[in-house]
Amino acid sequence: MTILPTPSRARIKDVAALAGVSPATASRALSNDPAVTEITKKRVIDAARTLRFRPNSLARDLRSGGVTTAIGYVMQDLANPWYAQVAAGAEEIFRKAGLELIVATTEEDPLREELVVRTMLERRVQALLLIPLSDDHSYLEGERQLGTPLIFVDRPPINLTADSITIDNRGGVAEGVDHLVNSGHRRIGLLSGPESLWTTRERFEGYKLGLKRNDIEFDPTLVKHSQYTNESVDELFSTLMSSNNRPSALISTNNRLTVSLLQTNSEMLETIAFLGFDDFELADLLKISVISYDAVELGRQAARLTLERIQRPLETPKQIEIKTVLVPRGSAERNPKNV
Amino acid sequence: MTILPTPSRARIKDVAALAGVSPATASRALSNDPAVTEITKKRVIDAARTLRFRPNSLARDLRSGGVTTAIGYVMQDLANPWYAQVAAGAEEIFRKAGLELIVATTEEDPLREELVVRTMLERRVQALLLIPLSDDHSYLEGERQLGTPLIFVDRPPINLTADSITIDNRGGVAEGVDHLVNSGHRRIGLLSGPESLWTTRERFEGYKLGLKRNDIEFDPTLVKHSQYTNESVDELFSTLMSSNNRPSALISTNNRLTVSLLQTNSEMLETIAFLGFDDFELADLLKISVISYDAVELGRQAARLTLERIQRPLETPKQIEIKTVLVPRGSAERNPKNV
DNA sequence: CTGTTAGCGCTTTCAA
DNA sequence: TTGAAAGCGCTAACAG
Repeated sequence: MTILPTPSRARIKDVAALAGVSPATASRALSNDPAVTEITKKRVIDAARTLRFRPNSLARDLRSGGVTTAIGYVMQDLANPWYAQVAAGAEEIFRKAGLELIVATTEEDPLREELVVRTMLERRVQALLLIPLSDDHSYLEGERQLGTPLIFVDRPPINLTADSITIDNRGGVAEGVDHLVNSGHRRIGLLSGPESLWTTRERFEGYKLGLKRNDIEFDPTLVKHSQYTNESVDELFSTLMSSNNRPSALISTNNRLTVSLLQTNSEMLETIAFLGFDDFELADLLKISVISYDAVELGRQAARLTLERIQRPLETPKQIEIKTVLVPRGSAERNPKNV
Repeated sequence: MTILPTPSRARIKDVAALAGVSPATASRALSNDPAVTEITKKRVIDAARTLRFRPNSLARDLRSGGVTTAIGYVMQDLANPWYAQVAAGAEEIFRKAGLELIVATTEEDPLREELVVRTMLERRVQALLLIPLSDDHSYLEGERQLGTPLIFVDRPPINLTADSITIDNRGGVAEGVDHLVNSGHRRIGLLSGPESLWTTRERFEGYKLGLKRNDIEFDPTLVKHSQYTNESVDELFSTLMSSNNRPSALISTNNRLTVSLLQTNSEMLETIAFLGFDDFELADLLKISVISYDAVELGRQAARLTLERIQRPLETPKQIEIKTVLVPRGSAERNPKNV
């Protein structure tokens, strides 16, 4: 009976020994250094294959300046298709640049953000993409000074100067109001997400802006803020629709609200003109008009901005704003009821 | 005019120097070693804060055995909600265990799989989750022998012994056939994904199994294989529906096909009984009956299996199979037309 | 073209 | 309770 040796990972000096060269030469051969003879190169590569050598990138990155090929991506929830699409777009660009994505979620908890970010920085990610949740990013000031590229996606940083890429929330909703007014609506309701979110507040501003430029007086009873549970959406919508002040058109400020509404109140939704912010799968089939932009493309652009900042760390941070597109599909093109 | 010093990252010896102790003591203090006085501990922690010290986990992990707290997760496409949900479930469990997720996509290219996996292994991930695409995993044999936990999700490994967690594809579809037969259907069509996919083949087997146990003869003209583009789905469906051999019921073997069908042929779809494999958002609203399972839960279970294997690396790999549930919502409960 | 030496930043003996 | 010294695996600087 033979005793099986516990298999263990080959190191570069094992490869070097088998090939009969020094570790330095082995290292050079494996990184395809032109200063190595083809013949020794082959010997080393064969030895590496025989020993199933896998270079240890921890050691490599530590030795060569401590910068890795990983990019940190911090967001709230991967199960939400929107976040996943942004991640997919970013991953696509980074992959082509030879960079990998480390993802972490904050689980909708602002306090977790700093924790998660810290872990990524300890891993020495080359850059950090952040869909921020916390309302104070001054904890990143030191990192900014060190030159780590910090890119804020969908929402801008607070108490920090950094690159950001956001949507034209105000313009999008204001345009939505215009669109509804063009169909004859004057009583336009707003079903809105939690006011703690920057995007929600911006979209609210866009709503008021739209009303104003169409000479419609702002009526607070037409605005409802939700906390994102199906129940609360249902309730808010019902209240809105049963009031004697019933709107003839409604804007919902994000796709989670829209989907919730569809799931709980799809029939009543057909009795008013409806416009949603954010596109979603099957919205076309359901003929839901939306204020739209491409989430995957947002991710790609965020990644491109990141690559740019990696190349030129000292340049002034950029603020990119993406325009929205109004996609009419029927739901927002209904005329007001004769009431 | 003062010259600003180029800011640079503090190392543990800087912290030690400021606190007036040795690097070893600083290290111990920061890892909360009970053998360090409270007073020196405080001095070190203060110094670390002052210098904004962030430990370098590359160095740490290298020194302490070369194992990181990262888990590799390789899949095809994050923009596909299904993959994202599985990732979300896995991330949730890993996060709670203090592990991070490194994600990479193979972009539907089997050859990229090995490349991407290699990168992760060089990063010394603690375990590897794989939604495999390639048809040969023998390249992982060496890694298996080294004891790296390898977990295959949704599809089993080929030419390799490893843990896997899959769906009961055969049972699910066979049960679907039973369900349709119970409503009186005998001519049941199958719209299927590419046969190169293991899940597609299994679901096809389940279809044949279902027919057989209901004494229905298999008719190959009722089966169409798609390559996943909207056009091909449209065409295949039209061919099927216009033949003089038109089925009275149809099963689609995955949610991408189902969504495609809905987008291109939703009206005609209402003229037959329809059952889809995989659930999807708004399927309830659209009253689409499905053979379902929880993708997020699949991810969670995969992660739990991973944690188990990390703890007991030498145990025999497990094969977990998740049962499906048939969710009737209307579309599959239509009776056959009188033709 | 190749080898020797040193050291990335950290933790872990071992000794005091 | 703390410090000195060694070394994780790799690569870069410097010789030769």
